[in-house]
This record gives sequence, structure tokens and C-alpha cells, in this order.
Amino acid sequence: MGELLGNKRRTHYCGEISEALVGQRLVLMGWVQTKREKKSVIFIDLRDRSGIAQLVIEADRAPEAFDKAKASRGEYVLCASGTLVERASKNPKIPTGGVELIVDELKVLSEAKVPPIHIDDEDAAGEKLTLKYRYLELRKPRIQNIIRARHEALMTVHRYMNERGFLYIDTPLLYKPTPEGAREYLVPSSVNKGKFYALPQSPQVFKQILMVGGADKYYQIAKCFRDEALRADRQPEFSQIDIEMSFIDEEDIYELVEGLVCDIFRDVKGIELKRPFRRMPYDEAMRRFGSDKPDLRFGFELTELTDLFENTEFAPFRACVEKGRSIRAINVAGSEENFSSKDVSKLGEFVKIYGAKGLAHIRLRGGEVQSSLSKVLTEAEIGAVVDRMGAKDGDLIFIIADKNNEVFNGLSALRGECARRLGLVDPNHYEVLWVNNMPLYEYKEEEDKYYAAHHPFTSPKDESLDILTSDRDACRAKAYDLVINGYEAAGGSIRIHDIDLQRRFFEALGISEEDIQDKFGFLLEALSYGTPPHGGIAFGLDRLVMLLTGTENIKDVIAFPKNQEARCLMTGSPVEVPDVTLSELSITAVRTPKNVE
RNA sequence: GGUCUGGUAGUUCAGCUGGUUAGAACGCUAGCCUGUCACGCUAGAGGUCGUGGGUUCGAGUCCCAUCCAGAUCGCCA
Repeated sequence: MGELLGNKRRTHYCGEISEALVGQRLVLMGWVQTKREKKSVIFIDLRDRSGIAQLVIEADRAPEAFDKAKASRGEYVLCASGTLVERASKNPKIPTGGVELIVDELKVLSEAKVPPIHIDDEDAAGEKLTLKYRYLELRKPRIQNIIRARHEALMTVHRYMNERGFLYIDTPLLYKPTPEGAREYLVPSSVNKGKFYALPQSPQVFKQILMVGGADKYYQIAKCFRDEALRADRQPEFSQIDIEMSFIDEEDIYELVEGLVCDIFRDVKGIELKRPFRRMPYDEAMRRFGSDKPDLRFGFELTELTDLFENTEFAPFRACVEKGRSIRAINVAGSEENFSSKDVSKLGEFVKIYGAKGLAHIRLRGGEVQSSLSKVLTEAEIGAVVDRMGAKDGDLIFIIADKNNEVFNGLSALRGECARRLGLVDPNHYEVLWVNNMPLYEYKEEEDKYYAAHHPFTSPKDESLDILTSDRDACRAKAYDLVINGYEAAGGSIRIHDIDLQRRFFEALGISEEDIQDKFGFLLEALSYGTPPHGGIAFGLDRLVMLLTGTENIKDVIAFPKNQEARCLMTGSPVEVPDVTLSELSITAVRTPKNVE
């Protein structure tokens, strides 16, 4: 290094130069952002992660440096030595615009090919390129700011957890396949031919066993994996802030997490969140917002109308009443004039994406009531709806009648869409909410079977213990989600620490004794040697950073993300491996036309 | 697994209902310009229109298949 740079050592970052340093000799290093070449003077904007500094290279003062500058292009890496001076003409647009470096010595540390993407926040290339040339994308200030925010959030987590006596403990990445839930990445073992590990979807069982092991308070920034199709907010490998603690109940989790979240928002965003966070039982969240992760930055709450149509002549609505479906509505109050009939029909298409078969509306304009239902409902019925909704002139009511699931999905998405269209969604405002009293079971209609809504180690509420098998729909769990602006930022539960209860719950879930032993035998064994009451929570770190930095794309918050097909466009993974390699692992690849090419 | 959108110069895109030699901006190359700051000016290079097949006198444009990229629903205990 010493040889490469000669006797040069960087004295400052580009973004650090200021009037306070005028007159000093500085050495700056960085990339050429732009070059402005005049006859006898060249200006170079030199960029590093801290910002931009203007270099001035004059032909008569430093002819050698001038030639090197002349030969430099965008993204060349330079070392520039010189004297910092105050500018004659200042540039108020950049923080260092008051000063410039009069260069007397310039060294080209590295040349650069013409880059396929322009390093500029305003210039967005397609993801095909930004993922392939990720190292160039990473040079952009916007991405660097996000990566810094992620770092700051992590530093706050480490400080906060350490101050409260939590131990950072790693858990294995080579885990045991559990053929439930999301698809896992399998890892073949060549020492144990024909056998497989799986990459964990979460450190769930290990953190519980750590509690059995007396760790008392554990946390980890845990890498988790899911071998599934991706989304704008999903990656095949992602990070969780994973927390588990012993001898606690729900209130201890709330207390701990609220402090942590407040510290993160203060440290990273300079925002003070109000404590305590709001709490809302799951049932209320569904009833009022149609979602278990409602965005509370805007209103448009759901209202149930089913009972108004018990005697209606309108067959589709009566069918809803008779078949235990529901009719619900939202009132986009005061915004009638913002939605043309074309908008309304577009919103009708919009809710169909979520499975709703149709969207009815009632518009109150100029003292008149206009409705897509005026031909099929009586005036009294429409009047009753307007009444129930508390609607006034200038209001617009949207109604969905369908299976509960479709009604909730559709209206929940619709209230978000309306709020977006009306500009009510402020990305710099944060509404934080605990959703608790979650259902213990989830009923899957296709299979006519009840599954654990969270996971099978989640403790039922005390009052649900007596109805564990007799009224599954009514059972509630000691489970909670932290919801920020409609995102599930964290989720967790108090676990079952009583071995008998754990067995009862497995039975209630219809998991056979054989399956229990096969999948969770080691956990039950562990729980039987003295288990403290315990519980925990896991934050989606990537999603949290998305919220903190206001990006909608999870790829922005991960240094080396994969694309929608879970491929890394930079390295080209995953790849096929030679048959020899496979046979060493006792694996035979099934070559289909598609993967043979 | 389903639905939708896109693939044209290094990059971002335009190219209407098929019609002569496929354009713009930025970037790149060369030259000019005492101080620019997204510098400016002049000139130039750069494209088998993702790939394969089809329809047609004629395809960037229409059809089919396929690959690639994105969005989205289902899914994600």
C-alpha cells in the first residue's frame, strides 16, 4: 500500500472539507464523479462515501497533474494532493461548495471502463443492470445512505440489548429439514451421503432451547432462508433481529421492544415515537380495518352492513346473509369529488385482484344519492346504509359483499388505495401498533383442517386452555405483532413451557405421535428437563430498514440482493453442478428440457 | 402455480393503424473554450430492434413459442 500511494496518506474524506481547513495541505482519494475540462484548467468532482470535493487542476501550475486529469474519465480512482482554498465562485448546491482543492499532484490509482450505469441518484437504470453491476449501484449516495441507516439501526440494537443484559448467541445455519411451512433450502452432506441439512427459516427451536439452557436473555441478528418465489418486500435470505427471554410475560416483551423501537427511530431518524404503543386485539383490527396489520395513518374504517339485508330482495346480498358471508363498507368521507366514475370502475377492477367479485358504491353529491345498487336495492335499504355509515353530502361509500376473507382483503386493500390516491399516506409519519390476542388456530378450508396460526409452540391464552379442542375458532394465543404503517415489523409469542400442554396442543393440531417425535422429539425432550416460562419476538430487519429509509424495495436495503427468481445476477448463482459433484453427494439430477438448455 | 407489464445505441426511452436510410437525451471519441460546477459549443462513432418460428410483396411494429426482467395475487406454521 505504501508503495502504491508513495508517501501519500489520505488526510480527509471528500465530504469533510470546509472553510475551517482553508490553507491546509490535504490529500483526498476517491472516484471521478464528473470532469469539466477547459483549455487550461480542469475541474473534477471527486466522490467518496462522504460526499463530493471539487479538484482544480491548472495546466501552468501542475502540468503533470493536468495531463493525468485530462486522461481521467468517470469512475477513475484518483489520489489528489494540494492546498484547500476558498472558492471565488461558490456552489451552494453541495455541502463542500465553498471550498476547493488546488491540486499540485495527482495520481491515477485505478482506471475504469465506461460504466454501464451512471452513478447518480437521479439516474435509475433497470434492475437487470443494477443487480448485475451491484458494486456500481452501491456507490450511489442513496444506497450508501440506506446501508448507513441499516448499520446505525444495528448498532442501536447491539447497544440496547447489551445494556439490558442480553447475550448475543449464534445458532446453526445447518439445521434439520422440517417439511412444514415454507419451502426450505436443502444442503446435502457429503460426509453423510444421501442425507440433508436445511437452512433455517428462523432460529425458533434453538432460541427456545437456549432458554432451557439457561441463557435467560438471548438475541441475534439471524440470517433466515425461504426457498420461495419473491416479492418486492421479500428475499430468499433475510435478517431477523431475534429475541428470546425467560421468566417473562407479554408485558415484558412490550416494554423491551417499545424501548428498542423508540431508540432505533431516535438514533436513525431523529424521531421520537409516542409510548406506550397502541394496542389492538386481532378481532378489532379485522373488524375495523379488515387486516391484522392495519395502516393507521388514515381512516376509512370498515362497517358491517350484513344485518341490514336480512330481508332484502336482492339475491346476491341475501345469499351473503344466508351463507354466513358478510357485507361491509368503507366511507371515503368528503372525497366524493376526487373519484370520477372512471376511477370508481378502476377501483372495482382493483378489488378483484384480491378475490372480491364486485364493488358497489353509493355517492352522495349535491343532496342526491347515486348508487350502482339503485336498481336492485330499495330506497329504504340504501338509506339505511347511508345512515349506518353516517354519510354526509360529499361522501363516497364502497361496499363489498362476499366471503369474509374476500371482503376483508378487498376493503383493506381498497382503503389503502384510496388513501394513496388522496395523498394521505405520509412516509415520514409513523403509526406504531401492537396487534395481540391473535387466533391460536388457522382453519384451512381446502383441507378442512386447523393449523397453528403462528407456530405450534405458541402458548394459548389462559382462558383458551379449557376450549383447546372444543372451540378452536374461539381460542386465542399469547401472540403479538408489531405493526408499523401497515407493515408487520415484528412478531412473536409467549411459548409453551409446560411439556404436557405442548403435547396436548400437538394432539389438538392432529400431529401424530410419530410426527411429533420425528420433527420435534428433541425439543420435547429438552422441554422435559426444566423449562422456564419464556417468550420472544423477531423483527424483520430488512423491512424495518425499509420503513426507516422510506424505500418500497427490499433490494435497496440489502447490499447483495437476489432477483425475483432468487438468482444473483452478479455472481450468476445458482448454477448447475457437474454430475461428478452430485454423485459424490449421492444425488441424481433430473435433467428436464428446461434446465438442460 | 396464476395474472399483468416490459425487452430498440453503453444507459434511459420514443418509434401512431405493418411501408424507403430506426430517432432523441445522457454517456463515449476528437476538437474548441481562463473558472466550470448536470459547464458550454462543434463534429463523429455506436443498433443483426432478446431469441426462434410464422403471417405478409414487405415485420421493430401482427401471431405463436421461448428466454430474460419487473409488478401483482395465491403462498410465506
